Amino acid sequence: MNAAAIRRCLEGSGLRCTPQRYAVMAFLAECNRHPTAAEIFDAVNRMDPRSSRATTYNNLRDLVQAGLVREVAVEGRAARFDAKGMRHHHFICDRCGNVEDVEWYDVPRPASGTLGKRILRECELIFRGLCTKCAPRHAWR
Amino acid sequence: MNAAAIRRCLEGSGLRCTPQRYAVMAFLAECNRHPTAAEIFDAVNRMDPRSSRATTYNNLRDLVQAGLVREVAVEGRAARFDAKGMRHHHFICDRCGNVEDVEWYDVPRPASGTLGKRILRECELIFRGLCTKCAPRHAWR
DNA sequence: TTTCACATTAGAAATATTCTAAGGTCCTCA
DNA sequence: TGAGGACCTTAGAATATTTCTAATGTGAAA
Ligand SMILES: [Mn+2]
Ligand SMILES: [Mn+2]
Ligand SMILES: [Zn+2]
Ligand SMILES: [Zn+2]
Repeated sequence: MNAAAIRRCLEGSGLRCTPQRYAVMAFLAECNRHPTAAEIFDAVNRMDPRSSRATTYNNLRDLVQAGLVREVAVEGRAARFDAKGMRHHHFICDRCGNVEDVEWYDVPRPASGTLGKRILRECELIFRGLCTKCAPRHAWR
Repeated sequence: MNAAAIRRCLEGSGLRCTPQRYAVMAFLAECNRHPTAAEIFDAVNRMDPRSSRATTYNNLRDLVQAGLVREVAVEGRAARFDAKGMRHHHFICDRCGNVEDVEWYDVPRPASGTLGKRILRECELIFRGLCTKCAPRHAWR
């Protein structure tokens, strides 16, 4: 995603393209991992202009609300973020907490009626187990 | 679940049935909501004997490790817990963060090969949207 | 009985996130 | 041009959640 595309997707969501907000979005768009807010804060501050912690969190909140960024909660660990590129599922490692992308496939929705008056926005599928790095260590013990 | 059953399931998992641990498990087993650690701590301390915060967290950790309790991470909110009774999925409200049970149905696993050397333990399906209480407020605005 | 792994405790510490209050930027409309 | 106002950023304080520490207790096995 190039600079113009990032600017477009921010403004298309009604968000001003400030240097700080741009930097968060640009970092997430090029980042293939799932960084925490602290990692994003650090990365952004290696560039100019710098951004405060509050602004980093504010911008992450705004980007998530706008649907441009996804937040992944991991039990007992800081939240992780990714720019919503292609649809995909997530694999979360029981041992190291790493979040990895898994190729997307369609998930069957619940039978009509089971959700009652609730309004369904999305079905999220999360795989859990041991990642490639942690699986071998498991075999030893 | 009666007292004997709780004792059995703790000891069957190699955990001593201490009064504090029993109280956490008993509370979760009878609780149909998804309480936070703080709520569990409060509930347990309304009974005797009392339990410290550290012990409540330690016991929750042990129960999760033993597979008797499930922890649900909710973005931006404290973790929630439930005793794993019947298999079920979860609905998490975007607005109030409430976690609700949804009748279980089978989830298709990823095609063999997509997970590589990873070891898959479970597939978790999470529904997101607005709960029954929050859906109407949404219509107003 | 002694022993030892397992548990508990109060409070401190660490971690993660949000809030506050002050000021900056940039668009709009006279 | 410039006053007004919506939106944004900032440093650091405050809050919320979870884990750690170090001392002490408990109970089953030897
Ligand atoms: Mn991802
Ligand atoms: Mn549940
Ligand atoms: Zn791992
Ligand atoms: Zn709700």
